[in-house]
Amino acid sequence: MTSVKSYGQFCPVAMSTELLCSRWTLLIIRELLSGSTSFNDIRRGVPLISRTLLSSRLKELESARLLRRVPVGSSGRCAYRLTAAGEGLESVVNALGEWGQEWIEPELALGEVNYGYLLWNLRRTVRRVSDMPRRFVARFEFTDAPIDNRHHWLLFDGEDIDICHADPGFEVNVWIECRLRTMAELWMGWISLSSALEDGGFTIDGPPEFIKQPFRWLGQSRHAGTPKLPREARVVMG
Amino acid sequence: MTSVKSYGQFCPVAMSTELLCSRWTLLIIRELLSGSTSFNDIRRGVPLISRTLLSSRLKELESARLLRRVPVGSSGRCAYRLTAAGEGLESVVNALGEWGQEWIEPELALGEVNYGYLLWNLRRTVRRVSDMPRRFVARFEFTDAPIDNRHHWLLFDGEDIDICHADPGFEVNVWIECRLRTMAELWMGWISLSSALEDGGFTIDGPPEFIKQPFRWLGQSRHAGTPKLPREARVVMG
DNA sequence: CAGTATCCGATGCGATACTG
DNA sequence: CAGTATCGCATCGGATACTG
Repeated sequence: MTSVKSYGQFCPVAMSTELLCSRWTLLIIRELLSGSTSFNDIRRGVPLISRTLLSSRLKELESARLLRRVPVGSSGRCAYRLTAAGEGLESVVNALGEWGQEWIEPELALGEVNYGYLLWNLRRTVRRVSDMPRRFVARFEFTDAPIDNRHHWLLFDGEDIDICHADPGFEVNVWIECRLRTMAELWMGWISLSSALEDGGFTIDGPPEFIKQPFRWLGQSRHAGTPKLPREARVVMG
Repeated sequence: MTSVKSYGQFCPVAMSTELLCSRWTLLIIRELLSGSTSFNDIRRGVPLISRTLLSSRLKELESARLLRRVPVGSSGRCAYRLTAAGEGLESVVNALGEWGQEWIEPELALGEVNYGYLLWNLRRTVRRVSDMPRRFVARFEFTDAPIDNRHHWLLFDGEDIDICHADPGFEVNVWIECRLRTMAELWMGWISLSSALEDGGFTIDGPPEFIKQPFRWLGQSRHAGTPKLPREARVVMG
């Protein structure tokens, strides 16, 4: 908790926020809800948290009984799994996500998109589609990423789907080139594909069955279907 | 915010928590959602916040456009009213409340019930019922409250309903005597009236039409209908 | 890889005093 | 009543180094 002193209220909203509303806590729970179980997978979804703090938050959540540590293998590895109470937080996380999608002006967040975090999100929604060859490679060029991290590859190989930060060496099926923020805006449903193509600096090349409706295999955020409300009504951050 | 650095994520959950999950913020919003508009009414619902911090939180919420300050009268008074975006947070506050009601072990919070806060909550749900005389007085004796604050009166007088901390002098219709935590547990729906009467040290006296089903005029928390889950599955605070 | 220990600077926040 | 200004310290959390 932010402070050692409690809110002193028996109201369930007060008790819930006292447990949940410390920095990073709900993002860690979001990661666990979306299926991550290892320390480093959680970090991929919450890249700016320090290891020290993640470790401490996980301990807090364990002692509150929101998650339990399950030993895996014999090497001290363990998996973090939500308890039933933790799973119950899906409604809270969904409500926060829906509200944010509708009301928050995202301009600030779009100014500093982290490529690792963007790709980790893409990885979560990409899916094999029926007319895809056994091996399928999409190559991303993020024109505004740090010079050594502009190119990334999404590799479908049989059952496996991997994000590669170095050229896997296979023939490329689809080329995508855009700014980090444009890819984020598309994935979040904040701009349409047609507007990105027209004036968003977004280019996509490859066979028509994969570039006409790229979201078919790329997927989108679970909130992409919820439209943002008009700019003048939005909440601003910072 | 707890820290000056942002989460660096375009995820709506991350943006929402960044705006909302600082200490007290969601409780202030809960108060505004439940109808308080003045500085001191908000404080009655959030009694442990300092004036300094409440003032600063209100400014943050205003600059984020979650609320606006509306001048009232000519004396510099103003009312705090949620914007449409702020009203939209009802779903978030409800989700937090429902989850807390189901999953949190409230024992810790029941150890330190604040009488002012308890009565402020009661005041919000009491209602005149049809067979009530024009003037109706209920007297509360909280056996474990600080010695000078044991007795309180709930006064229905025509259209007005007031909580009095000093004897208003009228004839009393209903007498209630119990511990602060018992009143809180009843109002929250955590114990039943019959168990409170049997072994909760709760006594109520007066005409049968007002003491058989006291919640008819006392009301209960909006979450009282949601049952708590079994103790062994609950989340613990502190 | 999967964390833990320690240090220390930043800041959040309560207390107190003051104002219109 | 309805706040604001200032001060000081507790604690939060990031950086760094270390361990099995």
